[in-house]
Amino acid sequence: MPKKFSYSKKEKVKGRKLIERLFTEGKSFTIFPIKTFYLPLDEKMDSPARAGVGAGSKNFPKAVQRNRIKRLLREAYRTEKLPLLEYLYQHSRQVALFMIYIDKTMPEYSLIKNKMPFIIQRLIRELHENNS
RNA sequence: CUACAAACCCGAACUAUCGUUCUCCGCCUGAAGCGGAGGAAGGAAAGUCCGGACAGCACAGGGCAACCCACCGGUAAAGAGCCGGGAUGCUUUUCCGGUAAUUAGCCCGGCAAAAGCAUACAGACAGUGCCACAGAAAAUUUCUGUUCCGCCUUUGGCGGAAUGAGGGUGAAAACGUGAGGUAAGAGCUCACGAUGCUACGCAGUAAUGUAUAGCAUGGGUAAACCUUGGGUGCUGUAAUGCCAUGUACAGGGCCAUUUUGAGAGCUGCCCGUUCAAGGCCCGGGGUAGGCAGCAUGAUCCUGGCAGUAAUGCCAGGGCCAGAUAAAUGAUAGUGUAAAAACAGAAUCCGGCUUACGAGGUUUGUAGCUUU
RNA sequence: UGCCCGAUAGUAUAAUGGCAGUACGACAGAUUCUGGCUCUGUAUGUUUGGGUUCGAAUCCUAAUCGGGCAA
Repeated sequence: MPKKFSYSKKEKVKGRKLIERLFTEGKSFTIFPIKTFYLPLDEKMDSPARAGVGAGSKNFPKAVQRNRIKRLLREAYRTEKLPLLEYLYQHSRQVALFMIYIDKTMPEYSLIKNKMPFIIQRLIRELHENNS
């Protein structure tokens, strides 16, 4: 087992091909203000879950604002991802996911931190139903 | 002391826990992983407005076109940047002259001086065009008028000639003021000035300033065409080189095939020249990974020297982001008047422009207090 | 990241440097028992700042916003 709260290169969604597959073939759900795309994968990877974050440049034209949102999303995912990893290890599955901030105002960190457990639980539930 | 404006400087520190990226070292056959050490956004990283470096393609030669620049000298790799100087314009103050009933702070003028600000600042005496409305006239002019002559019956009217001063129009009106002169007038003449050209001196590297003489005086616009002088090959790091993977040498259309030659190169066009048997288009298919480019440079810091300055030279020391969905965050505390503003590298530099914060320094203006 | 275009009424689209039009729409009135059609009228404006010029939608320049291209 790697470190509990890490978020290194191995745990990020990498490559233009994988990202295009994720957005065209993957499924999605929304827990406001975050929309999540996910795609179960068959091939073996270094890490069972790979995640990416983003914010639209139409809502946030300044690069500083987009960087801020991406940092907050990464920080929340890093601290709250443990249940997802445990589920994936138990059932030996892999998944790629991408979270996009869709509101038009700058968020507080506490808001995103509170929403993140719900997103993880919803994702585990949907994966379980899809499997069975 | 307070407020405002301008210029320059600065762009918030530390500790703990968790976490990101790069480099080096160790464990390890190697990879992965773990541990340790170190580095990790800006003054504008922004806009992409100028200028380069670098790279690819092109490069016998001539002409045309297009685009850019424009007072002078310096600086620099270069520039529409910067520094210094000049000229012009505006404002303020002082001074001088004129006019007026007056010894004018007030009106008019000043190549008389100082300070401040601004200027895409070659040429309108090479040529062409344009200048609405108003006005007589917007560039070889004559509405009202003035004067003289002739005719008619006088107050006056008509015709001819001269004139460009006064009036009014306009953004702009035919060099300005005064005097002489004249029938009335006019640079028609003179005095003092203005502007331009030519000649010749002096000062200055030069722009330019200044003295003298002669000639001339019909406005504005070149960010209208243009003329003069100078300059510019095109494309941008998604450039470009290498490695790996993979496919379709399938199909359709047009033009040529040894001449009268389709077409290609000289990347804007023409001449000229070279090559020439295949060329162009539609449509379809494949790949879309890695390495280099890519972080030692017109570099940064300190000191000295040269120069009015921009800047340059010398010596010593330092290595200071390098990702590829894209790295600096979260929590708690110390501390502060305030965890503030504008804002995030993507090939790299020199400038310009725009955005912005709490202050600091200097200069100027205004107000208040004290002496 | 690099390069290149554009901006005129609510919409579409004109305008040699010289009074900013045209069509549709909007509003008001007339006509009609009411609405529509029709007729008459009105209000709307050059993205913003600075400059050249007597005068700028137009020329120059800086910004803002929008759009396009790129192995």
